[in-house]
Amino acid sequence: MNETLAPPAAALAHAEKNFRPSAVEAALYEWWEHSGFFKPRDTPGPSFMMVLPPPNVSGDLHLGHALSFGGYEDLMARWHRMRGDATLWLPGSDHAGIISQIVVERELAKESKDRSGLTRDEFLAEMWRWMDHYQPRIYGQLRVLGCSLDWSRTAFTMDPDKQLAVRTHFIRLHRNGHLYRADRIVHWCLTCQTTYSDLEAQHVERTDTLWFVRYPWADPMPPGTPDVVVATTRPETILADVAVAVHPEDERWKPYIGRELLVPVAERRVRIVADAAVDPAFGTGALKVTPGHDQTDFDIGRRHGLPVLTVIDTRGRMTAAAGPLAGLDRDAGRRDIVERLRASKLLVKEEPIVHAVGVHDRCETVDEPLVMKQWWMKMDRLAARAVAAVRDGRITIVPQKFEKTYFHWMDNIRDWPIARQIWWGHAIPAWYCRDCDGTVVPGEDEPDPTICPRCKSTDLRHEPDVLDTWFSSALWPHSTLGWPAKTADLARFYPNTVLETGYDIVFFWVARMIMMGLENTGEVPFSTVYMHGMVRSGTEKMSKSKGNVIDPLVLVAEYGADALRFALVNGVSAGADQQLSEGKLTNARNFANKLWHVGRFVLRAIEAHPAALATWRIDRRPDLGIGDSERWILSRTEAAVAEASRLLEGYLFGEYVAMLQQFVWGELADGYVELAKVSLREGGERATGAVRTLAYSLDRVLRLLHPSMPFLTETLALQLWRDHELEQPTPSLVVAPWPVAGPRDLVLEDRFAHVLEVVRAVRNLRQEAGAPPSARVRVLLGSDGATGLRGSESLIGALAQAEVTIGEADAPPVAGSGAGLTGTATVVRSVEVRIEVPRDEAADRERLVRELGEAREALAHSRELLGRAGFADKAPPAVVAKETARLREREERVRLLEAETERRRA
RNA sequence: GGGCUCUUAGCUCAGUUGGUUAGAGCGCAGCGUUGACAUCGCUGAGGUCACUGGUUCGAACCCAGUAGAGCCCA
Repeated sequence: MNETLAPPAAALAHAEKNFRPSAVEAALYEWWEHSGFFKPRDTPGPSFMMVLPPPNVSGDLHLGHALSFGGYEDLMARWHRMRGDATLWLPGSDHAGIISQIVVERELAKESKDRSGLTRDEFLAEMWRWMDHYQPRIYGQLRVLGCSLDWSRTAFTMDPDKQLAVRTHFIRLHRNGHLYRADRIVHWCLTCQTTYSDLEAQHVERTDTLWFVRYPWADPMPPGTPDVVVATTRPETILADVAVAVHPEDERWKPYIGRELLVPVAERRVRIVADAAVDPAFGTGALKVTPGHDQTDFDIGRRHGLPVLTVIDTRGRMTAAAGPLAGLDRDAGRRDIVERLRASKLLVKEEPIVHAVGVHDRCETVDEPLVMKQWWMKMDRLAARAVAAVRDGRITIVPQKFEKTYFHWMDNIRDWPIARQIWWGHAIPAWYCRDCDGTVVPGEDEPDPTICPRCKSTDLRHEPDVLDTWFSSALWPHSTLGWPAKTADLARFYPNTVLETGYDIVFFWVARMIMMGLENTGEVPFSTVYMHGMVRSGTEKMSKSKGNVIDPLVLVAEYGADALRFALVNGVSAGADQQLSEGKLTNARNFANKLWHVGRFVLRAIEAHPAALATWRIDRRPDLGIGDSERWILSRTEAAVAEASRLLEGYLFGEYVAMLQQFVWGELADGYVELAKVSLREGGERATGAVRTLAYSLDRVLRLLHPSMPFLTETLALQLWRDHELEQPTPSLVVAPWPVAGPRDLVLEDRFAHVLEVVRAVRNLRQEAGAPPSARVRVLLGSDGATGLRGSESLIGALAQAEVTIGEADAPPVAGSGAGLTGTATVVRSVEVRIEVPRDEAADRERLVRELGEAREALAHSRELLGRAGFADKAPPAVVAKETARLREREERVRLLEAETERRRA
């Protein structure tokens, strides 16, 4: 930490009437970063480690990133740092194979370049050139959001050491029998020219045509034999049919299992097979089996030992095996075969069908399932261990409901195709011998092989495919710390503490990190997973293709980073989707400004009473020489400290933020600041106490809010602390100690709540009577309950602009106050509040009758509850005592209201 | 088809161990600007917590079912 750096003058000098984020944000961030505040402290003790979910290097940050990084992760990082944990929040970015390659190819097209015109090495050089362009942009955006990342440890998934990690990981997985290479059906993207996994396949509803095609019997059949009619949406694949399947229990077809049919157009004999995967209710209950072009059919084919025929190639053209259709593209092939079927009278009927079609989530091209030799990861053993880690509590998922999603997917997990037929990505450490057809995977410390260990041939071919991006990001919690090397960081920060991310990548990323973390290190990668919801625009998820994305940087410019961060988290519960509205952002900005004005008030109070802090330290809680108002806000401040810590520990970030807004605005600003004005006016010891209380409360609040609103709080803290010493000196709020809750005075808090209720009642009565706000009125508080308010008369008076007297119990309050001067009254708890204003008899009576009605209803409620059989026996004593006290108060309130009403009648 | 979740004020949403007269922001109504603040203050109106039944002394909260909405996986 370099403590010689002075805080930025821009923040110290910022004194505008309204807080202007753009005046301080950049300067503060630069100061924080260059002072080394974001690096983990070296002192021993608990650590907090979290990786930044690496954003795709080829795209700008969107609002979801702002929520994730600026909303939750920085909040956690800053809070833990202030708590004194050695905090490491590790930044990085993801090479994002397919999507980056698409983006860069698009950029190259602008320069009239084309991947096919470049060698692989030349193209990769272009990719790196673009990475150098995109990366700083992303990292700059993270700084704008205020993210307190340790930039000295920045990681990129394609860094040389990450490539070593991936290679080592592959080799070990292979050695341990988790990898295999086999012909399997895969999702193939005709646009991207690569395979993709089930997770990258999205299903979209579409209206297509369902064709019903008759498959003639291959042999003469007895009269009465039904026609076999097959329903299909892909007639062009008929040419690759190798069987027709029926459900084994389907009575219609049971007698014909094993008989043979002729595939239309191809004229090939195929057998009827029985398979439970067939849905007897779909179409006629007879399914064409095309293992070369359909996942379900592929599985059926394997169960029955059927061959695989392929009639469509990787470019979507009909192959030579398609006979008369060869050379057509798949759509033309479809039209062509439909015509042929129609001509040969085998097309029975066609009807529209709405069904789900698989598309590639990166480009929305319709899936073309193909059979290819691929590298696969066996998931069963890996998944079982990952499930156990959550079941036995080594990993906690917040909110817990996502455990179910996780278990459900893990229990039904399928093998993962890990290779992608693109150029940008991690090389697969596998070689194939052209002579003996063997596969060579070197040992983890061995160089790339040059000789086939089996036949000694030197004619080896390196696997041209690269690994799926998620294969490398699955290693992120340990690869960023140096694994497979045994580094000090790995020892200190692994397992990570928290993994924060959106629930939409629980399978893509979280589940795989858990599996791979356990596999590579024997330990879970992190102990807690916190999942946030999606930021939606209306009910829709924001996406570039829908054109409804909002640029967070535009919002930062408009509202400030603090307000954006605050708005994104305020009142949102874990895992819940939200709509970010302009209203929420405005509210957050207004709140920031509110705190700014409280800060200004405190700073001016300090200026006006320089002696108050001359021998005092701001972060020391005042105790002697202070009034009840001060004791009250101090007690409430301690409550906020305790509550903030509790909520943060429980990952209740939305409530934490909302609670502080309530406290700062509702109690500190609207409550105590008004009370402090009274104390300050009194001068002397009271004023000194008020200044110290203001300073202390502000100091606490700035610390509590710093995790969510770093720029504003730091600006105020620098100004508050300037020229003053702290008990625990700190150069910045970033590394200032998190407050520890002090003692509270609950009796006083309750009395103050009562005082504020009376104030509200007086204000209400005044307003109802039409008394001008500037006019002082006389107020009389009567009945037994009012004795508890003795000593607070001047306080109530100051807040309600009134002369307050506490009267004798049950004395007719306005008697003797002068001819014509009667009052208007109400009852708060068990205190009669009477205000001396020209009254409106009718309105008064109407209100009293209404209040009496409400009071009687509440009383009846209490009586019913306490009179209920079993309540006194079974409810906890504390609840019974509370209800009893409430009953007393309600009885008294009804009595007083009745008396007042009676008086009016007279 | 399988699984998960939601339904609370006009709108957007909180409400973690079941215990007041169910809260917030925005919006709405009325009043109010020379001293922290109009990016504001004060006051108020507004909800049978989707519906039905059950458990319980007590249910927005737990259980079952119904209706509607959504998400994920196939």
